[in-house]
Amino acid sequence: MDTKLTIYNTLTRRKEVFEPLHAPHVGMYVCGPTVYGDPHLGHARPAITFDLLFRYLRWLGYKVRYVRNITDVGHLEHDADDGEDKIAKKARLEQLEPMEVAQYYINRYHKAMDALGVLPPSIEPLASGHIIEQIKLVEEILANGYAYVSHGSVYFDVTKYDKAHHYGRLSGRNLDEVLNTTRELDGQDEKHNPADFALWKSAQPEHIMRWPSPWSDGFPGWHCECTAMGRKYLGAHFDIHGGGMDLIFPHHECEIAQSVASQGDDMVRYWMHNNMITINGTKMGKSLGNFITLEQFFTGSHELLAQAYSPMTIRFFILQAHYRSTVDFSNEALQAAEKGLQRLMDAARLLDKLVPSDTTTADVAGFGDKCRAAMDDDLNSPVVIAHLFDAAKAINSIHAGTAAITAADLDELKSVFRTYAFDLLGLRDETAGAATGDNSAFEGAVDMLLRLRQDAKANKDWATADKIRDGLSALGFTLKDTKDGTEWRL
RNA sequence: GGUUCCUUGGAUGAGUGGCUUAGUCAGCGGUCUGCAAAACCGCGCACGGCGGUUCGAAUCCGCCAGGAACCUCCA
Repeated sequence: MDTKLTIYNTLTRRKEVFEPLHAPHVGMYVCGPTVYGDPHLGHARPAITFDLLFRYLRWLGYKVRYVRNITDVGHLEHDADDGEDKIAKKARLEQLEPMEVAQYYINRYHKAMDALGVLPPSIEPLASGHIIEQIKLVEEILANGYAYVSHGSVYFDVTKYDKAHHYGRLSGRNLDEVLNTTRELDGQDEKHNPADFALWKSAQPEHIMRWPSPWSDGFPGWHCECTAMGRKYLGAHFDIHGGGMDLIFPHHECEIAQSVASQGDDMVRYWMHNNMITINGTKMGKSLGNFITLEQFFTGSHELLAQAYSPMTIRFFILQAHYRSTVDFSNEALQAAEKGLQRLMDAARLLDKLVPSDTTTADVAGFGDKCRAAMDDDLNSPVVIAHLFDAAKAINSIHAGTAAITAADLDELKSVFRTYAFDLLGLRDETAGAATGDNSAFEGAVDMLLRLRQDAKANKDWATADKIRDGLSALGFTLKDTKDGTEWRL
């Protein structure tokens, strides 16, 4: 199969064939969370989207360095210049060290990502650990004349930059529009122009997060960290920069400006952006107060949730939509995802029980190629999933005896199904996991109950048989009667 | 107001000129089963509106209506 991975580049607004700058190495940078609150459903989208890309690139044979940062300083509330640092505010309110706040939510984030089957990135740098690199970046921009110092702070001179380079080429804006639509904010006297953004902010002594710099004791502007850390770990030019669509402007636009102003050109070859998750048609966001945390999904403890949803249900729900489409949260959609995922996992479990025949009548031809083609088409995970369902149907038909498959075709089917479902989409069979480990006593007890039920059935004692089944169901067991006995899972 | 984008069946969600109007969930009929569940077989249901281009459009173009994101922190 000779297809090539194509990905949609926000910069050109079209799909482009992916060609690494330095094959077989691929450099990938994704904007990670600002750690001042619990991770919510919105955080799961980019994490899963770029986890899929990470897994696929590695599977294609690339040596991928995946950098996903943690923002623990410099991200301000309300507006880019006068708001309080989000983490510092939380620390002040709860009387904690800022790093204590950051660490707490980093741990929470990691726990949730792990549950979702999101692989850890190669490097997960903290903004606060790269102050020196960010100061150096600001110095370079100053030296090139694209920034100015004002009252101890340093601002990027957007007007000057725009004369030589187009400011707004990623978001499709031009500077006049930005100026006309920029809200007048208090305390902007320090800036020459409202569109200018902060590279370094001086801070008052009472500010708890501050570092020395050539200009003042203060902290770096929000946009600096990604430029500085991306360059440090991936080089002056790297392949992919990803993040949520809401970061296109101003964050990524400013990153491009910083990169061009410091080194003469953009570091990034392909810009990729995932779309938003909506709730009742509106973006789910922390600042909007309509978000549901991942833990609330896992436990079902939120008024909008009809039930708990497992991490894999969430992952599957997200992968069932293409990453550039919005996806609307609803209990109905999540319940559908839960059932669909169950169907796939049931089929995966059946794979080992299939008995090969002399001929193949099941429709499994080209399964691997179709999945590959879908992945190559800008990571079309919904289509991959549709192909997996086709395979599940074939597996069930073979199991039911209405179709047949040869040993060679079965091996191929197993291999492809597992590759895509588990290795690439990153799904996990959550029910199978519960039955492993040192649960032998527990399993033995369940099996004993089922033998009692089997005896009752043999004696046509339906009342006892159903009593056992209903009792186990109430405890969360699902029973499946087959020719060979009763299968169960929790 | 500007920028970018979206509008597909009961719910979701692919598809970008004809080839199959994917798939999942829900619904309906049947097989299997002590009854269920699961599975299998089968069925039904759609391309926001109006024009245009074309032999042919859900798919391209224009207008209209509705919606979203961004333009202030947000994945």
